[in-house]
Amino acid sequence: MLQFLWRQKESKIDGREQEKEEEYGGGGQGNRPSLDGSDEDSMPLPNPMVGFNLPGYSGPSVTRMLSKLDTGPPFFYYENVARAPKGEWAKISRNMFDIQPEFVDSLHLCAAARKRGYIHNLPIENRSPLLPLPPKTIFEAFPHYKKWWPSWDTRTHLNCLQTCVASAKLTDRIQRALVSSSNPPTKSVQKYVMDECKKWNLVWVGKNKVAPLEPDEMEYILGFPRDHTRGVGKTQRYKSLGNSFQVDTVAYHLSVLRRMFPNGVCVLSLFTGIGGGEVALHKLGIHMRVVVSVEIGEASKKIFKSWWDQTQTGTLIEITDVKSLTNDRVASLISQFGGFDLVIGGSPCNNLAGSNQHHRDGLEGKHSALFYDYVRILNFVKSAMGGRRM
DNA sequence: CTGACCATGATACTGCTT
DNA sequence: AAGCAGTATCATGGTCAG
Repeated sequence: MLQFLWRQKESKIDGREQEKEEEYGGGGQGNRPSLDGSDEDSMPLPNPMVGFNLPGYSGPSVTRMLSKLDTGPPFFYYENVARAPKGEWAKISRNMFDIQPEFVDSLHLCAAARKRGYIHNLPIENRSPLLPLPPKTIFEAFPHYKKWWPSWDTRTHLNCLQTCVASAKLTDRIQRALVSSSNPPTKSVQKYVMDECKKWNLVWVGKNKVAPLEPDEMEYILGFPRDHTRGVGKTQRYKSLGNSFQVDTVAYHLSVLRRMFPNGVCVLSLFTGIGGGEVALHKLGIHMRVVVSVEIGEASKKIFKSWWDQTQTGTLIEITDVKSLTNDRVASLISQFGGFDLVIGGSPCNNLAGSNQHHRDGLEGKHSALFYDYVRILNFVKSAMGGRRM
């Protein structure tokens, strides 16, 4: 069985020294519950949520060893929301060779929070970030908002960019509350306004006037090229951006591929969305010889195809439904292209995400259960490529 | 207790065709 | 005017971790 052990050496985070030593899964069985069995499947989220390491800090803060069985080919990179219901990440990990997820909050790399878990078998040494580094605070990203930003709004980072934005009625209510209040507003008005601003990620765009981010501002924060999602309806833009990767974060993890694949990569991209992974590879200067992209959303497909045609020269194969990517079809793609170097994607989070009030039924939920297709396909690719070496 | 969160479903609206 | 389809807008709260 695979073991793995990673150790947090002393690392400098936010200027202060941390000394921690942690062991996960020592003893050869991944994540065991505690001995009395009461603590089933607990997988605590790290605080601060900095993953195995971050750009700008010297040396890896964590070393890990993967079993030979779990190293590529292919490399794979899986993503989902960090704050899934209890036990779900343990379940995900069990289905992915018991590899420990790397939990990262993208607020350490950009101006908005994005707490995500990544399970991958990439090396974690010698990563390099995309340059230039993205703006790290709200004011660095949007200096012009300083003008209207009240001193009692102490936010430096936005919360997670989601798929829905605040209504005009809500921002009106906030404006009315502020206009009819003293200056500065009373504590209770301040609290009301701040609660809504944090909940809806509002920014100050005028006197007493807050508004949600525009889609192009989200593109900017998330590391996409300007107008990447332009050409579909505004709601669709919000939706697809809310569902996407933070490009700099993913690129940092994928950066180790550059030296390993100087002639480019052949990618199997599951749940491609608007192509966050591909944009990351492109920005890293990693040529994509082939991308087999699986994506069901019409708007996302349109956005991704348009970006591909503008920027790429490799082969793009588009598949709509992951269910139609049968093992036979994967086998034929593998023989056609000589195997995949990277399998990448984040499966639907709908039934895991905290913001889903209605159907947060975990991995077995209607949409999130597609995770098991990711597992099926990954396992098939692994076995079909077994024995192959780069 | 506080506060964050890759959302969903009902309804209103818009543009278009008969 | 009525029907249709696609899109936009709005209100809605529970689970989780700290």
